Amino acid sequence: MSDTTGARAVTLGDVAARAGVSISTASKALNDRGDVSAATRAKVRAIAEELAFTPNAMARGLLAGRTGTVGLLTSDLEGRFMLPILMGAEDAFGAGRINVFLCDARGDAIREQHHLRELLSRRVDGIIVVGRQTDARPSLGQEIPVPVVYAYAPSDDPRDLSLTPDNYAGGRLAIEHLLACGRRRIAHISGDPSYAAAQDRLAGARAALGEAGLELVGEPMFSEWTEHWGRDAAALLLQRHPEIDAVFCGSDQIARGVLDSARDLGRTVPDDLAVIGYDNWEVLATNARPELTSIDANLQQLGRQAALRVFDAIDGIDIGEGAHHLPVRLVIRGSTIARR
Amino acid sequence: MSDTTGARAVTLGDVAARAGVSISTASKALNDRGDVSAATRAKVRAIAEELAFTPNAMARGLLAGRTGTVGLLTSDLEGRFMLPILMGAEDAFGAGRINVFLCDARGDAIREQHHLRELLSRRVDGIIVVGRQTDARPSLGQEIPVPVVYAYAPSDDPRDLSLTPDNYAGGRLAIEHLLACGRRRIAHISGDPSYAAAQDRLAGARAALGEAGLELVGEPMFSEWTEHWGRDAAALLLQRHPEIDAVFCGSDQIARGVLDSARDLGRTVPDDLAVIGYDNWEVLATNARPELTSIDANLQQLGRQAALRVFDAIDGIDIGEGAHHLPVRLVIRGSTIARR
DNA sequence: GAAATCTACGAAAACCCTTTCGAAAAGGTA
DNA sequence: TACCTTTTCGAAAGGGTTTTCGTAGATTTC
Repeated sequence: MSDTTGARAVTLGDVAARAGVSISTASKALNDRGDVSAATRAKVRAIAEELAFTPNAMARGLLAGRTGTVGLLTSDLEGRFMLPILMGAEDAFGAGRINVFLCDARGDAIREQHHLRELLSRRVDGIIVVGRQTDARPSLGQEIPVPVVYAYAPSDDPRDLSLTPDNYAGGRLAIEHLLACGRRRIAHISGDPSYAAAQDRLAGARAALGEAGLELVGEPMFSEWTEHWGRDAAALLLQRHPEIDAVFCGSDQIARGVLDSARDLGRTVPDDLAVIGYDNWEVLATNARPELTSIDANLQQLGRQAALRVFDAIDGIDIGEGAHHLPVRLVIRGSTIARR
Repeated sequence: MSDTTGARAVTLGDVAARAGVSISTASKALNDRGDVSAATRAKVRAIAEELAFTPNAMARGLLAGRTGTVGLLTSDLEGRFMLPILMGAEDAFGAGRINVFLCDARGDAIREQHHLRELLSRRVDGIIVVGRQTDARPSLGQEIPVPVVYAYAPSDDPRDLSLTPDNYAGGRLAIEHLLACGRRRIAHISGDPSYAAAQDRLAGARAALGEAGLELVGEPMFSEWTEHWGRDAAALLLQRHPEIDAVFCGSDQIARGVLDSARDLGRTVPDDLAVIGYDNWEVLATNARPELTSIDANLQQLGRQAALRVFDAIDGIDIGEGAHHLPVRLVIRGSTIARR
């Protein structure tokens, strides 16, 4: 550990004294403000450098009324979706010289309230609330004195601004790709049907099929977002409906399970059976045999967008309201198109 | 979005004025300090509640000389290891009413310096530096005016305090478990040999084997930490050394690949071949066929410990120095012991 | 030489809170 | 009534910075 215990941090006053000028002159010299002679400026600069002076952001924020900080309030750090969103947001904020307070409510409403109070107490300039599912979540309310943007999980209050991936479009995209690959007998295996994500993707898929005058083969199969379920479901599906030529999976994990079962049952992918996943979880998708075509929700971009909205709001720009559905992206790999 | 634009945050002065008392009295009433009559206290409390007053943490910190914040400086948010460490640290700090600044250097030393300056400017009370590998990383230096703890990646300066998982013990643990399962002909497939983690685990494994009078079968195989490599390596290995009865894998991803190839080649796990992974990445381990025995580095615990050390240092307790190797844990699943 | 114009700097207020210390008011005792 | 004790409250300082405004000195202009 590094510690200069008891060593009070060096203040602007220290610099000024050492340079033989007043505090205000020192401040102006360091901030290129007001009238300071070049000689004085250089001298102050040199001393500040020598003493490793860093201005106290708190004192600064106290005056400015702005802290240059934002709160990132996550409902649950665990899980695959938080990290990219976090990265996108942190990246965008970092570029704007804003620091991020990370708060994890761990799925607990009480803890969320607690963290919210702390963030407000720290006078953050804005807040991003990141939920763990795309289902609507309770709004923090309209009484919050700073701008709030909801990411991934939209707020249930339409007056809030929410950014969430467009699962409906993702479902469409997946099916349209399978159709473009010449598939006509498509089944759907997904996860927990209580997730809005599951329902939205299914709805998008059905819409795309309907436009082509088709329907899903069999009923969509719901259970868990796991590889195990993907395996079990695929085994069942291929037994009941051996005629299918494609499976649209609700997640890459499920798709991995489907690939596994298909191989066990002697089906070759993609020739005999095309498989498309969802989430584009690279570790899973690129290590599958064959590599897995998937839908990418552009989560890092989503986090970035949320940050930019907060920026705008801080600058007094009206950022609008309502739930915005951000575009998703098809990533084509070998599980739907034979490798050249 | 929620925004009361232009609405200045309510200050203690506002509360005091509304309650008809002085600022100092209001402060004392809210903080249970000094002598305030019960009636006054109740009145101030009520008004504060009504106005949704939250004390300005900056102004408070300015006085106290402590901000109640720490910096979490990660070298790279991506990857599987950051999140649990983050969670552990955030959790421990949250319990201590400390807020966390999250900074992601994205593997860039310049950006790291930049973030470090910002953290110091914000007068954080301490810093945790989280690296992405267990290889030693450059120290931030001894000149930093707040305590620093290095997590996962140890500092290259022995005067710093570093907490890192005990990969050597992990290697031992894996082999000892395989030996306890009656295996004697054990091979090793790992990832990038330039990683200290790979070398340390191997060294631990060899030590445990040596104590049993055994050696690895064949040379340890190094390449990438991927499922693909696990598959390729296993195929090669089982062809060259069909006599092996166990494989110690450097990661769960590799182990998944090994399981895959073993199945393809008609080997049954665990009867015919035991497989043990590393990292205990639950999503991979519990969805494997059979489920994967693995070594868990207790990363959440590591993050937690790092936070506790920072706490101690803030409280003026000497937290010591040097690299501390934290214990790892064996998680037994079906890939080494047949299910009952 | 006096007045006007610049230039460079410093004093002080403001930001919001906590804490110390002194003062006033209320109550009790001789 | 005079004095003492206890209780309750407020004034003010302090923390580090930015910013406004005033002033002293230097320089120019007539």
